[in-house]
Amino acid sequence: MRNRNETGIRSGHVTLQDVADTAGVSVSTASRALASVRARGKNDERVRKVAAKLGYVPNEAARSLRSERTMTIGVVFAQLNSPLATELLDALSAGLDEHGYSLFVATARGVEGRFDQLVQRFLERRVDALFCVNPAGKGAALRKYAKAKIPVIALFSKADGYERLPLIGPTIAHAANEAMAHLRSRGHVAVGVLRPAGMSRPIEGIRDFARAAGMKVRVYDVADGLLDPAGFLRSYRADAARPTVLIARQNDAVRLLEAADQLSIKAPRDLSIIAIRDRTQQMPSTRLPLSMIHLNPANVGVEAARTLVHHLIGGSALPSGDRLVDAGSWVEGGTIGSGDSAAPQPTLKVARRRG
Amino acid sequence: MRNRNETGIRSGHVTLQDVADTAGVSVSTASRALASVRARGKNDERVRKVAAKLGYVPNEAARSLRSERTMTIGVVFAQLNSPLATELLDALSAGLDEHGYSLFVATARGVEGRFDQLVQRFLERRVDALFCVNPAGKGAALRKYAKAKIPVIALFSKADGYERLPLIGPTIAHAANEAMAHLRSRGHVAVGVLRPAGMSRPIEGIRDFARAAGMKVRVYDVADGLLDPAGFLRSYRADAARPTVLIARQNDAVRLLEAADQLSIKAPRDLSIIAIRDRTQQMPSTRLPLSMIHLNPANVGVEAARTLVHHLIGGSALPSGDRLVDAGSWVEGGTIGSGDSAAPQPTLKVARRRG
DNA sequence: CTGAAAGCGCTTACAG
DNA sequence: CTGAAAGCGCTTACAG
Repeated sequence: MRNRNETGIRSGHVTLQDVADTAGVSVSTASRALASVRARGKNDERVRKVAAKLGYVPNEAARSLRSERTMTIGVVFAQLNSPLATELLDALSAGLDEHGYSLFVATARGVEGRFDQLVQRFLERRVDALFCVNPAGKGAALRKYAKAKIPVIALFSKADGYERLPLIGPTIAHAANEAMAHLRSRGHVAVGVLRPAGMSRPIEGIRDFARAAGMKVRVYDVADGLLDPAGFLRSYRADAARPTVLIARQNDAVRLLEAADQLSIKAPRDLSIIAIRDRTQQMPSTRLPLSMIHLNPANVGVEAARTLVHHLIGGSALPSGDRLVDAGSWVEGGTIGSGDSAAPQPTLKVARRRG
Repeated sequence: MRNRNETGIRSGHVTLQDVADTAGVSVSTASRALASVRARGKNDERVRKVAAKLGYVPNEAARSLRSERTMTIGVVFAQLNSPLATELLDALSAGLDEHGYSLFVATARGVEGRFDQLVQRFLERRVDALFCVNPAGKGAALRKYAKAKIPVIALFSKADGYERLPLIGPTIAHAANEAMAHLRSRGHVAVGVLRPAGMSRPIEGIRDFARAAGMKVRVYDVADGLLDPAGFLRSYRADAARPTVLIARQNDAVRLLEAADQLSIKAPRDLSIIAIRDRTQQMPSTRLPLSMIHLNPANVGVEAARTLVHHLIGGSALPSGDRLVDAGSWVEGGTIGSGDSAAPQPTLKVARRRG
């Protein structure tokens, strides 16, 4: 037991008991006085004044032990240190704060098995719900969440043992359609998509959007996720049937642009490029502003917060399958030229002979 | 009371009582069996097996209610949505996770009075310690933290009612010295520092580092934090006694570079520029890679985590004053020319006459 | 409206 | 080593 000082208040925190004693009522009455939205009896008013004067701060841990809800939500990231992760967290945090929830945040930092551990740890914290951002691992603890009826939602993407979670993820459908419309208006009819190994979203999606927009699509697999831009451009140039536009994640797009410069391939005259700001890339600098499909995950955070709050407070059902939220925007930079003029460039004609 | 299913286990979580009952011991024994590092008696072994089989997950809230420590740490950000904030959080999170602490994260998002509110809220969560990142506001709740002996540490910077907190912040001393050495080796003897209103760190610091390195320093105040780059460059050019190098936060440096281009001032021939990656800027693109003092806040996070853990576990005293952690690196881009040749440029001579 | 009491799930002196 | 009991700070039926 802690020491009491001369006023009879324990040295650390003021408790409800202290407030009740000072106000001359029972703890039950004190509890109710503080809980009710507006004071009813005169006792209520007095209790509140005493609480304020003593600097009473309710103990959430004690409250939640009794009420079986902690007003706490866990967010586990596979990687936290990226702009996309931050923007998501920011939006999520704002949406949940508003309703009195506090966020536990943890990051696996790419360490094997760490994600699973953190999910388990948040179970011990008795979070009211859990968000898993790009989850991967065994997902063994998910059974316990299900058993305790604690909702778990995957964000962005999911893998391995987390595959069966409901997902709220980003889609760039709208922006992709804008981009395709723009390409068509410039006379392009075919695009090439550089797909790094293991990267399905959003690069994978762009292929389908392009096809749906009536474009011919050629997919180039980037082995091990590592692009050799000069090598790629050489064989690209040698290909008579090459598409006039290349779509690549931002990182690769930048390197293509640099390599093109070295090879005297002029963008956007000889080659048009669209970058996709995907989930892990910082913004590198280029001489020519990139035309870009910009992935902005804030919408995902907003939607995730709203969905969860509706479920937790309103009792609405959680989405059972995957839900895709519009999170793209089309930014015209300067790397898209005319599709008609791209083919007959002299530089490229030389290549055609060789191919 | 919740329903019990056929095995006698409550439907939600398995409790210690459940484990004890199944193992045929008292809760006290069960508690001790699970708490001790290695099993001693044979009872201990059995309890552990039962706990594992039932999927027992200890309730941290209940534990902390008894033990008066929550193994929880609060982090309140003035702004979370910036690369610097993320890098800090990432490092902080890693350093504290390791010791079993979970992080509550919240952000004020620049809303008036919000920071104070969040600090108060974490008091209700009974965090074992609190980090305030760039705190500003009344800081009224700090008295309660002090009374409850909960350590509070400011990170990066502090203001207003948070002024008296101990601070762990970044210093770019090392990088600044490297930069100055480089400037001197290129023949520069004077630098100009563009100081936005209200921005003290790290721009303010650079002035002192430059002076300490024997440079002549000229400070330009940027009114309202908004730079008119073309206007600035015109009067700069007209000044016969102008320094040959300008140091500005990254954002301003980029705009200076663009404006210089318009005015036919060639960098680095006519003007050398150093950018400082300060706390709020994203990385914009420029044609010429910026020479830069890069602020990397991860070290601050690592140091903050270490300091706090030493205090919480080791019992060491918290730093009473401010502690500055080396967090800069010098990156030579391409915007520094020769100091000797900069002065006699024809373009600038014309300006000199007018000045 | 009020108070006494039970209980949330744990830990920890206290006896045996 | 073990168990019964008290207690952490709350909330919430239950009587009055």
